[in-house]
Amino acid sequence: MTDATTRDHIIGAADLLFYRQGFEHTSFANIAEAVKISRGNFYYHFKSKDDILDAVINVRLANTRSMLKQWEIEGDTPQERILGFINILIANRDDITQYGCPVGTLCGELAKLNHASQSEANKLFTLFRTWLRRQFVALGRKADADALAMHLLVRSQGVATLAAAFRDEKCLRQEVRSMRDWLSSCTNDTQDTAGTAPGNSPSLRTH
Amino acid sequence: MTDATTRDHIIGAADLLFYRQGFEHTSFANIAEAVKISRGNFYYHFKSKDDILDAVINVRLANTRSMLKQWEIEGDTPQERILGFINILIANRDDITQYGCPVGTLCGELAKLNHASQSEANKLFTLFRTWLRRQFVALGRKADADALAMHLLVRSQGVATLAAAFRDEKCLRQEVRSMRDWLSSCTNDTQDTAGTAPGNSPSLRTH
DNA sequence: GTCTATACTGAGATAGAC
DNA sequence: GTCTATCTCAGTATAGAC
Repeated sequence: MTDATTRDHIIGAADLLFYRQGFEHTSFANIAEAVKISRGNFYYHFKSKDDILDAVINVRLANTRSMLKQWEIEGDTPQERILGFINILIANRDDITQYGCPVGTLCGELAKLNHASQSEANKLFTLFRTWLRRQFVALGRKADADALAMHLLVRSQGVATLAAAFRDEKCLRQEVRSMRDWLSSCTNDTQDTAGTAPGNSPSLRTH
Repeated sequence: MTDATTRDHIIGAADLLFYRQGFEHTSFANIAEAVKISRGNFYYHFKSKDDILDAVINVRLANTRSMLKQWEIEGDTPQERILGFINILIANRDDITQYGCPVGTLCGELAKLNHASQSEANKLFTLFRTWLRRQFVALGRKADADALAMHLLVRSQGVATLAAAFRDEKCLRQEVRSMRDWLSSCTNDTQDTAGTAPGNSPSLRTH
């Protein structure tokens, strides 16, 4: 009970700090101050810093899964559900313009550290990718569903990186508008499964 | 002379290591080993690690400027020049799928560290942004030139992030193809400066 | 101009009292 | 379950010999 909540507090504080400061740059002292416990006390709950990271990733995975489930329920059509994905960029604009995307920045950092938990963190990306792919399949774009899903991920990652660098909410909103337009044009396309035509742009047309 | 080359060696090694391992994660010991000099010897050339970072950023800025100049010379048309930009993703695909974009990952890390050199590093982005904007203006897209430039930056940043996370060259190539198609459709557009029409997508149409 | 030796700091981690 | 004290180690930085 008390154990569970303290543990949860640690995970929560670590989650936030890893996002804002990065994993490596966050020390036990930082987390301790946030949770108001002593440094030595960590090791009752976690046996290393990497252990905390794993716990944080697991919490993020669980949260992401339930968020995707929620969108599935709330959106009546695949378009609406994908729109739900696009809209998180706006909903989280303040955090994103300051700290970037929590998924992208974590995966990026772990890649440079060559950290053992890289593949776990990447599952966050895979969750979105798989979910989006499913929506595009439902949209009748079975042949290029994965490419379309990746395209949306690419744009959300890219805009998060640049909005954070320039601390600019405007460019974020601009790209989101463009993404919405793109989604509409995807929907209206009668291109469906014929998208596997040869050539430079086999399936993922930007129009 | 000897001073200049030793200094340059340090900067070169630091540049590479900052890219591959990240700035914070790279220690003097790492650089010292690469350059084959003793650790204490750094402080003859630089008075701190931050000083090395500044030197690295300056070198990158200079390299970027001369690269952009080169593209300006080599490309006969704005399209060809922009294509030059897109093609670096392919030319550097091995590095990108391993370590991401050198500009994006550095700016991202410095943002989390809240580092004093953030704004210097961001100038790298601005160089590309301004250069691309100029090309789009030359393409007759004066009204939405900046949005188009940002769109290309967004996509290159995003694909670098995802290609690095998934260690997947295929998705990189796929998005690059799509970017080339998008560029062609930009070129063929007769939309020109009338792009400021109202609505959700004032100027940056994805088709 | 390059080296060695060393001081100083902060981080992760452990032991053991309460 | 939480604390304090302490250890080890790596990283930054300095001093001074050569």
